[in-house]
Amino acid sequence: MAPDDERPRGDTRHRIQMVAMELFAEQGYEKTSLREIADRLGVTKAALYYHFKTKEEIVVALFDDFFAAIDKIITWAREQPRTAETRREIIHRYDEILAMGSVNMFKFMQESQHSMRDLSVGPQAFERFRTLADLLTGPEATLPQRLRSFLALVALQVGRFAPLGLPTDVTDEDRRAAALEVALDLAAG
Amino acid sequence: MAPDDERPRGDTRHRIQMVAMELFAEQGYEKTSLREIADRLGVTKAALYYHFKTKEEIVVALFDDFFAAIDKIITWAREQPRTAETRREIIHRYDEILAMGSVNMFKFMQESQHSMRDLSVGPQAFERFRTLADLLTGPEATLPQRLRSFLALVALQVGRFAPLGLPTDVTDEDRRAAALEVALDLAAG
Amino acid sequence: MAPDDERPRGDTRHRIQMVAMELFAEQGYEKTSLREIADRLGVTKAALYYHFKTKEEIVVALFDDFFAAIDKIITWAREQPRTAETRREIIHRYDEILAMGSVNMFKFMQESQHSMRDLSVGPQAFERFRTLADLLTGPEATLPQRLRSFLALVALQVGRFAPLGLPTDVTDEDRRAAALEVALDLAAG
Amino acid sequence: MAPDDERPRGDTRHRIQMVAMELFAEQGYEKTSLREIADRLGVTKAALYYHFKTKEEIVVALFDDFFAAIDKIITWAREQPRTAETRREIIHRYDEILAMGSVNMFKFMQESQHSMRDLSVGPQAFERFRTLADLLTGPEATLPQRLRSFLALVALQVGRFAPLGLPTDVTDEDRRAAALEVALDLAAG
DNA sequence: AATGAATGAGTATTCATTCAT
DNA sequence: AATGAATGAATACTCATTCAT
Repeated sequence: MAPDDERPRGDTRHRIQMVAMELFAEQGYEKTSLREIADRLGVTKAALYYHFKTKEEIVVALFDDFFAAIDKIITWAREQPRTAETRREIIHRYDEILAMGSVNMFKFMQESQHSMRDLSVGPQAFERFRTLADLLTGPEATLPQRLRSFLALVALQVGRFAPLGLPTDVTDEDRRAAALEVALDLAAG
Repeated sequence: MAPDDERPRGDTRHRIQMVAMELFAEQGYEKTSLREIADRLGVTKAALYYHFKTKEEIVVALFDDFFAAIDKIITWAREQPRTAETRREIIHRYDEILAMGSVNMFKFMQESQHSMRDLSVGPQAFERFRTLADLLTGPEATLPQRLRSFLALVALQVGRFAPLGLPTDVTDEDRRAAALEVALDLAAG
Repeated sequence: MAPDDERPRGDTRHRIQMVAMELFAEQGYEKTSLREIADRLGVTKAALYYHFKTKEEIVVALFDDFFAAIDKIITWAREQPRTAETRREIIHRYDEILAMGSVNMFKFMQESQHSMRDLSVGPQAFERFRTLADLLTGPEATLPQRLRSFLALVALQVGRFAPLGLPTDVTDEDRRAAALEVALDLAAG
Repeated sequence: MAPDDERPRGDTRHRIQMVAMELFAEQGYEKTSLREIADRLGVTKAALYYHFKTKEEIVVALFDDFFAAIDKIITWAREQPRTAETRREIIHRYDEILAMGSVNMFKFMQESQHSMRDLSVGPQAFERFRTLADLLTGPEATLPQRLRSFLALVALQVGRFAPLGLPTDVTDEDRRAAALEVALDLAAG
């Protein structure tokens, strides 16, 4: 009755997705239990099952949004001439997706690679990466060229969440800029 | 009675490590249960506990060998002049480790990144990567240069086990050669 | 369908506590497994975990009720003058707690003394005993007097469940009466 | 070869008993594993099995010595007249057993009461207590008198290892003296 | 007199999922 | 739109015990 107490109506489904994405990125898919998601939201596990048939379905929903963003780049890129300028623009747009909320998606994908393999969305995600890398080179490109394109995408991700082997005594902004520079260079070739 | 049936005596500990490494690489650390390891070896779970105090200790033992190999490169590199030639040699030696049995270690590390974070060996492994990447550049290198060195190492790994976003219609040997070429190029800079 | 077959709804939590108390008293805390409790109740182990987070929490819940009863005596005794009459009344009230369902609690505490030490409620329980014994004497009492008070409480417990070294050829009622008599005498001094 | 390194010959069996008694008293029978005993001795578990057929047999051996001491009191007491003087002497001799190494036996018996029940020596131990308490009263004693005798023995034990509900701000010697005083008094009646 | 290697049965605990309400 | 109660299968780990050497 008290409007104070009311949760914003109808967006529980969305809130589940947000919390799940955070936790999957933080701790990995396997290690994040539905109880944890439910607890952080202040609902019961059963509530999650009202909105999603399985744990995997939460991931699927998450990827639906993410794929939409990637597919927009792909569709656009397919209509462009295969110029250096186009390549640069692909890199920039990809970097923008990373800049938006999607960092967690990349983190999730990178750190839960193994779970991805068993998830129905796994192959679709990998397929998108391949397509993007192809668009950065063209079909008759040499293998090293294609590898460079792929590494360009990796560079951007790596620049966003300072993982494993990167220096840590550096600001986020610097790291991002460096990543962009290297990525553009790799995709130029 | 038949000597065929006899298990080679005394190497159970070693066989556990081998099987564990295979399974960790195949399915990830979390998803590989001790039951699975035991079953594949034809022993009971309790036998594993005779040889290793915990699941984590199996991993630690695995990394002990692996670290030794990496450290050999590091020690050697520290005594060399920081020339382009040295950098090329580092890349080659790193590639050789990959060529030997260690592919599975890299696969394990890359695909179970999240588990690594909770394992005692995690930080030590990351530290080695950082050190190696540093040796490929030198301390006064710019950030992009350092990122390139890091990507050189990534390239080699990626070339070994055709993951996610790489073309699959290509022989292992070709992919390896391409990886080496790109890595050498990235480390040259 | 037959209402006979229906388990009384909603009191599973309480039934778990009852069965657990029985078994803890019968066989000790360590030796009673959750499987046993679950089996005797006709539910699965996981059901216990729905109601209690850990095995220890079952014990804690058990002691909550028990402590409440003891604390009632303590609170009351603190408001009374330190007369022989008060002491007698304390003994009687303590004996009444034993008469009610709590015999099993005492049995549990006495026979699983070692487990108690590792349980979070252990110290709280011992503290209550000390407090009660103190109330039976007063702070300036001599050490022997305090020991007598403590033995008075022990006598009551011992009278209830004919342990170790007490004659067995005697009715429960007789043993209880004797225990009360000795306790009153010990607390008189 | 180096005599420094040699363990005292032939007394391993005895050393096992000592270590076991310590640990049983400290942590209880169930909670003390054979691994722990072996570790503390610097031998393997299998070595224990060379000297004792089962875990229980270690306990049995422990009680053999202990029973001998108690039985000596019993035999002596049976030949004495049932006077107050004899009763006092029984208490004193019992207290002496406690003073010697046997404190741990009592601790073990008191804190692992439940395990005792399942051990073959359990009933024999309880029987001895009963006999001793009887000798402190005589067969035609009233029930309260017998209970007092029993509590006399309890008092002595309680005085030795300050358990549960006894004040802790007191020296061991004081507590022992008080226990003896109370015990003598209880056995006098 | 003792070890090294192994087992079988057990323990507490966790998880994704179900379903009547 | 959600809860309360429960399940079945799994997991890492421990323990007393055995036996060939």
